[in-house]
Amino acid sequence: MKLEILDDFNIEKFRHDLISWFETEQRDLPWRMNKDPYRVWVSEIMLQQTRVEAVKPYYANFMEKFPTLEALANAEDEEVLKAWEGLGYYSRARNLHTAVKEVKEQYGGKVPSDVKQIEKLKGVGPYTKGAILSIAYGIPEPAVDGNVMRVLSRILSIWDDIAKPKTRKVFEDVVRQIISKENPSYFNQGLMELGALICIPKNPSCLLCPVREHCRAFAEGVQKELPVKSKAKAPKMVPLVAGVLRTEDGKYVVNKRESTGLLANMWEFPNVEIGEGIRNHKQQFTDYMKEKFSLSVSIDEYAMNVQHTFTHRMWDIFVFYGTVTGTIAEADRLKMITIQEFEQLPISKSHRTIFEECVKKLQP
DNA sequence: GAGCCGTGGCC
DNA sequence: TGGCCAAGGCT
Repeated sequence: MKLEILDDFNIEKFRHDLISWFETEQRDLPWRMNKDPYRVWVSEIMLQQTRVEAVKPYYANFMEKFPTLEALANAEDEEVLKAWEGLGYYSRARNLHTAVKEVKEQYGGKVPSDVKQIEKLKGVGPYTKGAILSIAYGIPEPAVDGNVMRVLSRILSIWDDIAKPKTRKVFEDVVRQIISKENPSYFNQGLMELGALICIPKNPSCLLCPVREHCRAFAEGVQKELPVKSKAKAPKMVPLVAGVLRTEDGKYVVNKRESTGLLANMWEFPNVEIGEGIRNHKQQFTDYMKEKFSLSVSIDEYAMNVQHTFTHRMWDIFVFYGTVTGTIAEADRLKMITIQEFEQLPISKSHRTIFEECVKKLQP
């Protein structure tokens, strides 16, 4: 079932040109030190939707703390989340931890090289599956990410909208036809490296491109029109009111978020979404603390406003200083702790901002 | 399929 | 400055 789109495409020479270029020009990255499947796995999870430069320090720290699959499997959840703090998409950390424990128990600690087994692991989707299999085990599976779709859409002049999920299958079909069976690792990595260094989203460096002679978009001068990618929806504004609450003995009230959803299991200052049409933020906050935690809160003063934009949501947080007088009922997710203890917990970016401002102000 | 899920850097 | 972008996966 040869694809029509590959008519007149010199597959053999394309493979050769791509792999030769990758052999000489690839970056020296920490996760390319060897082909240890565990190290490859961790790097692929961290690199999801995340830049190489952002990953580097986290990867080094993570490998120091959890050098082996066994070490990660034996770690505490909160320790793993703390190592992920600031990297974003925190379900990646939870899923990786879950999957590693499963590999330890089900597969004797060896990352499976079987397609059916590896794709069942939490957090391992079509891309990561192909990346691990090809890079760690030399198995010719497609690893189609954003880079690969951009590069191949230009080279083969494919005008499908890459923002649509089903478009990935189009590219997987293409890769199955053209991937090198001799060196699938360098073929897949070569496509991604090309996308990162040469065939970049804006103003691609076509004159430096090792596979320029194969590129249909370059031949027709339309490389800047590809790939086609429809725009994402604008983030929705979500106003919140939060309290930095001190106890009589100088501790602070902190809350652990729910175990699923946004910033799952991360710690923050207690806060509540401001209801539609409600004007008295302070009142709503004290009511919330009373109803949900049976805590009597008195607000001292307005502290600051913090904005934070996620992919699909924008927080607008009104922060107040206050004090609590009651005692906390036995609730896992609410604690009174010192500044030093809070520092040790996984905290999201926006609440770390609040935290650091408050330390400046309250602990001179 | 569409919506949800973070953060930092670039121009 | 703000929109866009980055080695996706889950529900």
